[in-house]
Amino acid sequence: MTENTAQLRADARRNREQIISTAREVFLEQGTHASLEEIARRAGVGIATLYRRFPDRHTLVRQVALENMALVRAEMDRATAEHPDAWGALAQLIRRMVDLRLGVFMPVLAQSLEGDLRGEGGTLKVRRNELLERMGALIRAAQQDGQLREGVTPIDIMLGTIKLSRPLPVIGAELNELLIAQQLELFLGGLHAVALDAAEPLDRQRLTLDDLDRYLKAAE
Amino acid sequence: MTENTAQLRADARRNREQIISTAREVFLEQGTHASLEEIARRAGVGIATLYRRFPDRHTLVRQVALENMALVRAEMDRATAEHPDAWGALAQLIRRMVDLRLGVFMPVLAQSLEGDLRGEGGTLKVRRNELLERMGALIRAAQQDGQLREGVTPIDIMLGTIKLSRPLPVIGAELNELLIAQQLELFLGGLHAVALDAAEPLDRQRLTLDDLDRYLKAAE
DNA sequence: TCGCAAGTGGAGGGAAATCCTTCGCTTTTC
DNA sequence: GAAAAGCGAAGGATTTCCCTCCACTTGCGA
Repeated sequence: MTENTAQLRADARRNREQIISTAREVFLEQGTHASLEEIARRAGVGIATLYRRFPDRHTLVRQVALENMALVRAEMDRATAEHPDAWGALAQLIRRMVDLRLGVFMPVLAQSLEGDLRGEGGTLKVRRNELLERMGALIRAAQQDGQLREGVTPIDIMLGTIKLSRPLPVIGAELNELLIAQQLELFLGGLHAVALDAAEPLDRQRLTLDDLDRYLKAAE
Repeated sequence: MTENTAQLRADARRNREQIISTAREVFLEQGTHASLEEIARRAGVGIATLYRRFPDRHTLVRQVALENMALVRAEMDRATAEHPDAWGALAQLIRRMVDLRLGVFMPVLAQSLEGDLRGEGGTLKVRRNELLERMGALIRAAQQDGQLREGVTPIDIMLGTIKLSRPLPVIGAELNELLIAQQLELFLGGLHAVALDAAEPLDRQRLTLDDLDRYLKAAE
């Protein structure tokens, strides 16, 4: 991002992206203390390749965080462009953020990313605050339209989104997808100020015990 | 539980309970692969004490799971006794289950607890199915009363509850409590078929960025 | 097509975490 | 107050993880 990633060889850039994308998932599952060797393994890359591109763990975390923020910013632009109403934009943004797996965002939110803030001009903190501020504006607008419940803050949304997208262990990817989809709808429904149609079923696939067992088997 | 825990010496029984209770939390945070030494440490107990009582990891997981099931069963009794209406009972049950930290329940749900099912007569599986069946009855009753949205299954509730109660890393216990409280209300609100009062704010403390930073500092 | 700079994967040493046992000391209980 | 029951800490074996070094491979400009 801030690096001269442009002048990398094609395969190198491909690997770099693969590592970041894998790291996003692993960090989401296990936190930023996850094993770097596992990240390399799952990215289909040698451990040396990871270290060459990201000299230490902190650098990797930071890059993932920066990329995440850029993605969120882009989704904000898209959402506000495509939806004239604030609630519509916010809802789409939340959906997209869940898709993006923003796990590493949490340390950023919490300012616990060492080495930033002090030194480096605090790029991450500045961008974090910009993001939260923009989301705050969206929230206020949606509330003035009477479309969003009162008492909701950007932190609520960010933490809620992260928690939502964090997969449960053991139960495999597909089942997690379904669960996330369901809880996302509940989350949005709970945030939306407009009364629910009481009789309306949740719009998603039903989960049964059989599903659970089947997915479990497929996952491992 | 199935053991002769009654004839343990008083201090031994105290330690045993302390271990199980700590294990419940640690398993919730880190999964059932968590370090046994950390569990002993956080339980304020020597590592040997843990091994004496639970010869291997699987035994410990199993005991925690059994105790969890017993607790859930008790809460079911209480909830149905205290609430004549099915929805009221279900809502209370969910609240209590979140308090109980049912993390280890997940492997049980998923039948991935080795050593049970095959051999041992499948105690865990039988009890699991009883529990899910009872919850299914509660769900059907609440739906017939028009109080619970259609399309909800016991698995939804169990997995949702587990996911809800699972703390996010980095942000400390207190902040997690607040987040859990908020999302619990959203979850229940989403499940409840009765139309929300649109203007009603979420009934909980607002989270601001300052809160986050403050709690973060306090947590470590 | 060829040559070389850029890139790669894996072996492996060292440090740390984890598992699990052994053993001398402490606490409960009768 | 003594015996039985329980305790924690030390430590050896094993695994995991971090990170570097180096011989091989690959993309790409000439």
